[in-house]
Amino acid sequence: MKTFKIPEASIIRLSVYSRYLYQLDQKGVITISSGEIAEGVGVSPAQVRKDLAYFGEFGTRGVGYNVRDLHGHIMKILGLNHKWPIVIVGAGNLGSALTMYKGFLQRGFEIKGIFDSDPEKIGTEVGGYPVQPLENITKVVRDHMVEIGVITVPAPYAQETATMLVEAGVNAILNFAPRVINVPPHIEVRNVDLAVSLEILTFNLVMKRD
Amino acid sequence: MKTFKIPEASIIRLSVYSRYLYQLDQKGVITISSGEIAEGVGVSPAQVRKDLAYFGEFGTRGVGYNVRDLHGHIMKILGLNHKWPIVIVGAGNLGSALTMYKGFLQRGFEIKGIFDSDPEKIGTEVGGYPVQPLENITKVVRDHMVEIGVITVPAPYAQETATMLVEAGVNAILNFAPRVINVPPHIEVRNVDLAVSLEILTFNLVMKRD
DNA sequence: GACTGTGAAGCCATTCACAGCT
DNA sequence: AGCTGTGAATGGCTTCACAGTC
Repeated sequence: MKTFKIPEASIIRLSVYSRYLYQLDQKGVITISSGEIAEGVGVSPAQVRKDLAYFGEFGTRGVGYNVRDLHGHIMKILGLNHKWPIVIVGAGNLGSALTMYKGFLQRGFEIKGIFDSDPEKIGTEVGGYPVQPLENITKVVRDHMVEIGVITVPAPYAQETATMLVEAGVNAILNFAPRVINVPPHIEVRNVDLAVSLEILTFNLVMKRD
Repeated sequence: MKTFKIPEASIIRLSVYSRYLYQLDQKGVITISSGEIAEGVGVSPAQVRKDLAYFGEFGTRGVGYNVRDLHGHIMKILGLNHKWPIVIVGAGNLGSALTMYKGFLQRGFEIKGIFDSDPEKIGTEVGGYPVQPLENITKVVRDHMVEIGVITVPAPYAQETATMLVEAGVNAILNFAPRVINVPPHIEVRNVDLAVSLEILTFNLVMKRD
């Protein structure tokens, strides 16, 4: 396969395009141009074409793209043509919210277990899933071939949770704890810090005042 | 102040440095070098120095940086030397989780109101805050000089919510709805799509297989 | 005529390497 | 000697502009 280096920014945009295309498909739109996609998601037409060009030729010159086909192609590129089992560690507010969040299921992510260290929480239900003790992680990960673990524990426990997930056998981690975690190089990690996003806004607001 | 164009990536890193420095300060560390910061957060030493150089000279050649001072400087750069009142629109799972999330408060964000359109939810309490009807947004935003609004409504309502927030008078929006929103150019917007982060992971996992 | 696909150009961010302090 | 601060070089992403196709 063409394992050229693809900008991460392109992947983020592809994910955005896919949602927009799905929306259009639902509305019954059949064909769309790169310019219209660009307009709809706020990027340049050339950018849209370039992002797609990394993966093939999906359009027809003089015409544009078939909405449903292109959506299908992008979903396949993102690996979303099949389900992805995931586990969530940390049954606090954020972990619970993610467990109940419909958006994940819609995109093909299936929660196979939610875990917490707090004995008070274990056994309680979150979004229909029983909160399990950390000891169960390895078994659940193996039984359901889980490749992705989500960390929503408090920052001080982020590292040990990451280590635990790696030992259990996941290949990728989505870390919501505001702390850098160290994992072996073959493990994919993405950090989502909710406060960071707010801080970019405050920075921009402060900058503008001058 | 040198208002040259500063890469957004630098701002994200500054936010990360600030957390790391706070951690070090708590542990009693007095001085640190760019190399040690780099090591701690997973970037290059030159990157750390360059990021800081956009805003001034905070270190001492031959020595390094004073941990507490540098933390203070970065917090000021990010505009976090004072409190930021915010409002949250959408009292679903995510909105509730954010309202109860301690991380925001710790960084100086104070929730001045949470709003929802669902009559069933209005009046109920979320993290000690009563859920209010959308009609109250304008009053709350004006009374508390709120500049930042957070959108956690379902995707189809994202645009109207954004419009409402802008009319109420906010200058910045953090949008968690997986939909592109259109606002006047003077309004700062950041989109956080939780599924996008997972999809970058799945893309990378799929890529690796070949 | 319209729109895609793409090499080339332009632009921006990161890394390098060293001068400048302490 | 050690580490910062920074101009210069590098590398990578985005935009441009046009050839290719329907």
